[in-house]
Amino acid sequence: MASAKMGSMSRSEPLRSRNAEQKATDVLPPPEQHARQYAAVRSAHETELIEDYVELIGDLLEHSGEARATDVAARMGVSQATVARMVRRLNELGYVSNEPYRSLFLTEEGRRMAAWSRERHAIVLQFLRALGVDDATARIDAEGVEHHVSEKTLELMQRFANERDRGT
Amino acid sequence: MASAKMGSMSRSEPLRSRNAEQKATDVLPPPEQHARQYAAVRSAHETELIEDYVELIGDLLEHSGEARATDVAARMGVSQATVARMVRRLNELGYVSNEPYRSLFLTEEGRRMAAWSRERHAIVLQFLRALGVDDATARIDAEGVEHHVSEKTLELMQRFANERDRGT
DNA sequence: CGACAAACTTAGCGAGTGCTAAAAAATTTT
DNA sequence: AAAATTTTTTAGCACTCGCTAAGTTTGTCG
Repeated sequence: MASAKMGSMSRSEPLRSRNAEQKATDVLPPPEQHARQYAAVRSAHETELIEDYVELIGDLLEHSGEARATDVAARMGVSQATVARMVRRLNELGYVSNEPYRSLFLTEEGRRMAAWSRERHAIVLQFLRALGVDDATARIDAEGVEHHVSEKTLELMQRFANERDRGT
Repeated sequence: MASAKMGSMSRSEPLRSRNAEQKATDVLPPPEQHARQYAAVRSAHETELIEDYVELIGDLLEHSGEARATDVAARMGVSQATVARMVRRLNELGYVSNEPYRSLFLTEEGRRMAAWSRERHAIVLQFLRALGVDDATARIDAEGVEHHVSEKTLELMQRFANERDRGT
């Protein structure tokens, strides 16, 4: 069932290699490269939730002028207690500045993160729709995908969406 | 910074709406829809690790005939103790059948999951490469992305990869 | 202004995933 | 076969993220 044994091989041979490369999962990567892939996913997971909270707080601030813990809880679909603990953590990490019983705000650092998350999110969403995915599905998928695309991929997605939008 | 205010708007108007839709994140979804999006991500997270383990065990079985806990640990980049506990859990969930101190095997259900994960993984990987992402990056991104794409998106990705491959 | 409702915080539980260290079983070497 | 090595398991710790329940603080309304 296994066939070729070609590690990475950059784009050069035009014809046969294309088809051969298709079944790329036929060969397992060397163990420690494999491990690095999973490590990357785990590491992405750690920041994922944080980014989601920061992004959401930023969105709320921008759209309604303030970000109350209640709203965050409602939109994240979690309890207020969970939000409270998370906010404390975001504060410790230097992303959120807040006073007890008051609206949440983002620090400089938090705003940077929010802006970047927001941009990334928008690109992925645009891209998915350009690909032909319906709005509702695109929104859900974007939420999950955005944290796992590298900048390289993101740039290609953006290019694709732009080309597609102006009808190339 | 904010501009238009148009909720979802299905695909109909051809020109202006396209550009207007670009800033789709300008409007927040209604709270409970928003919550559902995050819930979807959380729920994906729960199965993610499980799928990764099952997929990996399936790959090892296929490529080397057996799946030792040591190999799984090495490839996941995790301690053997972690694998042992995870295997017990996979067993309880009915995906893995194993006898103490012996190689791991997949149940019928486990094989189904592995096959599906494998296929999905392959599609995403192909797709990313068709998009122009280099091999190493594509592998990493695929690992993270595969768990978050709906079937609809997956199908569109596959179509795209196929078209691109035969030069459309 | 007092009372009620809403928002926020704190305390404590449960599940999941990572780790190290140490014991037990299996395998390989001598 | 005994010893050494490897593999697997178990035990116990840390951390994160859900939750509920119970208290505080704030804000509003009669």
